[in-house]
Amino acid sequence: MAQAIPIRKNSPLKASCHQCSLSNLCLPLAIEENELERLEDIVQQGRIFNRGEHIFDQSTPFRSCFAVKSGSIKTSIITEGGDEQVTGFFMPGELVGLDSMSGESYACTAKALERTSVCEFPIEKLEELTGKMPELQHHMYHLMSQEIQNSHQLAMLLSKNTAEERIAALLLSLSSRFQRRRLSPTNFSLPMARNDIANFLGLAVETVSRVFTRFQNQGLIRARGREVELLDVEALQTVTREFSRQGCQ
Amino acid sequence: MAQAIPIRKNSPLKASCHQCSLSNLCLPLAIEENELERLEDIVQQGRIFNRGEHIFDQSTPFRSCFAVKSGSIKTSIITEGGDEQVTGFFMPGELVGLDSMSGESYACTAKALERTSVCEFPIEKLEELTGKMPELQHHMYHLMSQEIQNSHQLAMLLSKNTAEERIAALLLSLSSRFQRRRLSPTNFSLPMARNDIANFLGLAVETVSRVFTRFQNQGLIRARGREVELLDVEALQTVTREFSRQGCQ
DNA sequence: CGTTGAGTTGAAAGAGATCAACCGAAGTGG
DNA sequence: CCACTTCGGTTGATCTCTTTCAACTCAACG
Repeated sequence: MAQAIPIRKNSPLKASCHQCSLSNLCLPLAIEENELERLEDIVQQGRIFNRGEHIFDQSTPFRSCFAVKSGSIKTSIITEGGDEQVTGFFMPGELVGLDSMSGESYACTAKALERTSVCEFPIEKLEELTGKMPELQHHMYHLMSQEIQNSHQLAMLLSKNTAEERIAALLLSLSSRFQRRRLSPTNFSLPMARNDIANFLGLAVETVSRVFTRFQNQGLIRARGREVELLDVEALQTVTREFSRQGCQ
Repeated sequence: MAQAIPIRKNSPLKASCHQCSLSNLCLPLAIEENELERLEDIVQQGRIFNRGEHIFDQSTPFRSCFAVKSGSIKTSIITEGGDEQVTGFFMPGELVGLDSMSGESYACTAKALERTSVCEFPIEKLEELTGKMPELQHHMYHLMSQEIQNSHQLAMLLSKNTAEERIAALLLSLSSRFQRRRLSPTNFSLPMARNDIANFLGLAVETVSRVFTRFQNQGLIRARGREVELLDVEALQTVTREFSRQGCQ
C-alpha cells in the first residue's frame, strides 16, 4: 500500500475541506463552516494512487475510511474460492470503507480504477469526532444507511431484472452521479472495464458486450470502448423498470 | 400501525434490558451494566404484533428502529410497479430499520411473520444517546456496517450462485442464527413462507420447492412444510461454495 | 363440504452462460 | 521498425439452468 504524504500543520498541504470543490458532497456537507477545522484536523488529504493500486486490502487491519477526491475506486470481495465479487464503484465525493466498520479488518478490497486521490479519515479519530458533533454523527448514519439501501437496490436488480435492465440502471446511475458533480450526464467515460461491469451486475462479459451493442443499434447510446454517450435517457429509464441508485450521498 | 403500549416509569412494564435474555445479542451488548438504565429510559418495550401486521410502512415518516424480542420480521421494498423485493429476515436480538436512517421516511416495510414482540428505539433519542456513549455509537456503526456486509453477501449470492447454493446458504444462515440463541441449529421451523424465500433469493417458488425436495432426496434435510431438520450440515456447507451470513450482530 | 391458499410436480420455453473464434490497440523486444 | 504477444472487447453457436404455465395435492376453515 502506498505511503501517506506527511502533513504538517499550516503547510500548503494541510487539509483544506474549506476549499475542496466536493465539500457539498462529502463529509463537510454535514457541518458548519466554523466547525470544519475540526474535521480538517483529522483528515489526511492528498494521497494519490495509480491505476490498479490498492487503497486497502481485504482482511488487513481496518484503520480508515476514505473519501474519493478525484478518480474512481472499485471495491470487491474475494471469496475463499478465489472468486471476485465487485460490490461497488465509488466516484468523487463518495465515502469508501463503511462496510468495514464492524470488525478489525477490511471487509473488502478497494482498488483505484484510474489515477485517484483520496482523503483518509482514521476511524478512531472519526468516531471520536462524531461523538462530539451530532450533525456529523447523523451524517455518518445517513451515509451508512444509504449504503445499505444501495446494496438492497443492487440485490433487487440482480434478483429481478434482465441484463438490459441492469445495464440501463448502471448507466443511469453513473449519469446522475456525474451530473451531481456538474459534469455532463450524457457524455462520459466509464472508469471501469466491461469485466467489472459484468461482475458487478452478475452477468457474463459477453452479455454486457451484447447489450451495449444492442443499445447502440437501438439508438439509445453510442459507445466506443469506455467512451459512452447517452442518446435517449428517457428510453433507458423505460428499460429500467424501477431501479435507481438515487444519489449516493 | 399498532399503537404503542404506554409505559410508566417503575411500572412492571418498564423496560428492562437488564433482565432481557437477548441482552447479549442486542444493543445492551455494547454498554456497561451501570449505563444500561440510560438505554432503558429511551426504549419502549413490549409492543406486540400479530402475524401479518406491519411494524412500519415504506414511505411513512421514519421514527424508530426496532429490536426483535420474539417472533420474526421480514422487510421488503415495494417498487412503483408493485413488485415486492424481500430485503431481509430478522430474528430475536436483531435490529430492524437501519436502512431507513438516511431519510425522513422508512425505506422498506417491516411485517411480522408470526406473533412478534419488539422493543422500539425512537431515533432522535437513540442518536442523542449514542452521541453521549461512545461504545454505543461504536456498536451502531458496527451493526450498520454488518448490515451492509450482509447485503453484499446477498448480492453475491444472487449474482453468482445457483438455486441450490442459495437455498443451502439460507438454511445455514438460519441455522447459525438459531444456534446463537441457544436453540437447535438442526431442527427448527421456518418463520417464512416458500414465497418469501423465493422472493428473497431471487427464485421462482417452484424452484424453491424443487430444491427442497431434491435436498430431501439426497438426505441433506428433512422437510415437511415449514418444519425443517438439517441432516447433513457438512454437505450443505459444501453445496454453499462460500456464502455465510456470518452472524448479524 | 366446498373454498381458499400454500406447496408440490411435470413439461415446455427462454434468457443468459459457456465455449470458441476473432479483432484491434498497446506494448515488447529483437 | 516490424513481428509477436497480450489483453480487453466483440460476435457467433450451442447448451443449461431456471422460469413459466399448468395441473394437482393437502390442510385449514367457514
